[in-house]
Amino acid sequence: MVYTKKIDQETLVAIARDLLEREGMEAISMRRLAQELDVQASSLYYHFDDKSALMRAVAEQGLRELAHVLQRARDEAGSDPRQQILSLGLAYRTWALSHPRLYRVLFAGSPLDEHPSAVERAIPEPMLAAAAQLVGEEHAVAATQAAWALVHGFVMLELAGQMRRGVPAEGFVLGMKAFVHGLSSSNLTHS
Amino acid sequence: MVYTKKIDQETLVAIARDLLEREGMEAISMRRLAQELDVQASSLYYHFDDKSALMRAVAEQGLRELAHVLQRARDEAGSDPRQQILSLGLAYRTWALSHPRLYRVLFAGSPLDEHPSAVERAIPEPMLAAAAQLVGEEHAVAATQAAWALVHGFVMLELAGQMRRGVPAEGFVLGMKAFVHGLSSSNLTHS
DNA sequence: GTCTATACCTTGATAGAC
DNA sequence: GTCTATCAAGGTATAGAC
Repeated sequence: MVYTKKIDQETLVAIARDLLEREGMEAISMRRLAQELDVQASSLYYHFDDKSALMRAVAEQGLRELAHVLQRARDEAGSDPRQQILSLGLAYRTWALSHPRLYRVLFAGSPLDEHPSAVERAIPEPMLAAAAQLVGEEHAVAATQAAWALVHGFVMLELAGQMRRGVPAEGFVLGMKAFVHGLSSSNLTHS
Repeated sequence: MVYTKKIDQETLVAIARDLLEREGMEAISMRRLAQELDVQASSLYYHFDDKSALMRAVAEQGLRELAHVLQRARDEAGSDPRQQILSLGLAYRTWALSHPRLYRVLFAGSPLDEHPSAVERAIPEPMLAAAAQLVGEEHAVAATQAAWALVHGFVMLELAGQMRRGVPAEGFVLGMKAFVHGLSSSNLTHS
C-alpha cells in the first residue's frame, strides 16, 4: 500500500471522546479530530459515514460504561432495595460528574426514532429491579422514572452551575433519603 | 428619516422566541431572524450588540415568566407547605412542557460568571420558602435543591424522549408525593 | 434606523489521485 | 487507507451610503 494505516474506528472514538471531555462539544469538528490524529479530515470518512455516526459511537461507549457502573453498584449493595437505590444514585452521580460532557452527550441525541431509546433501555434497568422489590411491579416503572429524574436532574443542575447556593452533596443525599423513605412508607395508590 | 422604523428590541425578542419554539435553537441565526422580519441581517445589530445579547434577552423573558408562574402557584396553594410544594412542581412541569425549547435555553447559558446565576436566584425562591416551613431553615436549601432536581430532571428526561416506558404524569406525581412524604416524616439529620 | 456590500471564518462532505 | 483539492453552505460582524 502507498499510504499506511494510521487510524481505526477505535482510536477515532477514543480521540473524539477525549477531545469532547477536554474542550466540549463545540470543539469537535472533523478537521479538528483529524488534526489531533495527524491526518487529513477526509480520511475520517473512510472509517465513519459521517460525523453523527462517529459521535453516536462515542455516546454508545459512554452508555455502556455507565450501565456497567450501575449494574455493579446494585450488585454490591446487598439485598435491601432501599440500600440498592441509594447506592445506584451515588454511583450514577459520581460517574456523571466525572464525565460531564460525555454524560450530556448521552441525552443530546434525537431518540425520536427509537421507542424506547438505547439510553432508556439501559440506564433505568437496575433501578427498575430495585423498585419492583420495594413498591411492587405495578409501581416499579413510575418509581423508577421518579428516581431517575431526581438523580439526572441533580447532576444536570450541578453541571450547569445551578447548585452553588448550598453544598450539593448534602442536597443530593437528603433528596435520595427522603424519596426512598417516602417510597417505602407512603401509600402510593391514594392521596 | 430615509428608512422608516420596522423593528425594535421587543419585537425582535418576540420573533426570536417564536422561532426558537417553532424550529429550535439551531434554526436561529441573524440572517434567519432578519428574514423573518423582512429586514436585513445587519439591521439587527442596531438593536442588539450581538447574537448572544439577543438570546440572553429571550432567556430573561422566559425566566421572568416561569418565576411568575411559580410565585402564583405557591400563592394559590394555601398554607400547607406540602401542598405548596406539589403545586409548585405541577406548575413548573406544565410551564416547561409548554415551552420546551425556551426552557432548555434557560439552562444552556454559561453561569460561570454569576454566583449564583439569575436562574438560581429566581427559580428556587418559592420552593425555598415552602421548604423552610416544612423542614426548617437548616435543611431548606438542601430540600429545595432536591425538589428542583426532581422536577427539572423529570422535565428534561421527558423533553429528551426518555420517559416513554410508562405514563410520565404518573411517575411525576408518584415522585413528588413520595418526596414530600419522605421530607415531612423522616428524620433528616441521621440515618 | 435600515440599507447594500462585503470581509472573513468555519463547517461537513465528496471526487479522484496515489 | 490516506492524500490533495475543492465545493457548497452557513455563520457573525462591520463600513458606509441613504
